[in-house]
Amino acid sequence: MNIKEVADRAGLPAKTIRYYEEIGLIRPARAENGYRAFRETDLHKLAFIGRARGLGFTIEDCRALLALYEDQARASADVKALAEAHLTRIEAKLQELQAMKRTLSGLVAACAGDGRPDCPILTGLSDSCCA
Amino acid sequence: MNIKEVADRAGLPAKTIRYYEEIGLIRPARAENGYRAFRETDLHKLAFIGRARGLGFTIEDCRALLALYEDQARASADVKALAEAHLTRIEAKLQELQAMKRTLSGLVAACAGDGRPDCPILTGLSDSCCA
DNA sequence: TCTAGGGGTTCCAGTCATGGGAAGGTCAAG
DNA sequence: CTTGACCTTCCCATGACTGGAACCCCTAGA
Repeated sequence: MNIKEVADRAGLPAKTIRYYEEIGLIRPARAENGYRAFRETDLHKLAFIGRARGLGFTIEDCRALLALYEDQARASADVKALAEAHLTRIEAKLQELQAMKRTLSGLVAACAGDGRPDCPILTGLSDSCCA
Repeated sequence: MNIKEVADRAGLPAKTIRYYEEIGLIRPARAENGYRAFRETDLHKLAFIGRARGLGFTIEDCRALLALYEDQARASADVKALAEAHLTRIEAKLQELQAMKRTLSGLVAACAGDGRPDCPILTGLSDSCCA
């Protein structure tokens, strides 16, 4: 398989796949003409990485998850720990975004949004009101 | 005021303040010794930017907001439009994170997290289950 | 046989909003 | 006079790509 086919089937840009090789996430073989020669296992790994990235795992998380995936003697506790740590990060980010949303929608609701210059959004940003 | 005092009072790292000057968000005067000489208005602007950043506005948003803030003839509609666009981005990000959280907590809940290798998290990432 | 096109390859630079650290100038206190 | 806390500029690194240039390879059609 050439890179384009893998890209289409894994749902990742070819550029991203080259990058993943560069940082050692995958090691596709090479054909005689220098083209990358992907096997099914490479495709499988890339799809795995793609899904992990889709769940917000970092590249380093993906590296660790792949290593666990390939380690037949893994303990599921190790995987779970990784996932729970990530879940905690997601929840923190959610809290942060929800706080932003609350503050910002309060300001937006207070703003007339007409042709006049008076604007609670700007005064809100100007005074120290937003924790 | 030197940069350290402004940094402390605005709640921003000195490095960040230098960067804001570099990209033209602020233009502090200079003392004879080459030190930046901040005025109250600079501090005020920096605090404004800091709060806007805290609400997740990009630097370019901040530039636009500052321009509106300083434009006495602005229309509050322009400010509101900026804020609403940002609110939409926040909501999209919230949706995305919530979807991640749902999928991931489902996987985590299904995982025993013991010493055995069987792990629904890994099989979940391996099969195409996670939209 | 030539040529066009659609692959592929490497390498370099840019993104966003900083952060880290080096090398050196300035200033107030002891 | 020295110490230590400031200040300055400059360059490099982050994460996870993305874009583009310059070049090679392969197949199909005129």
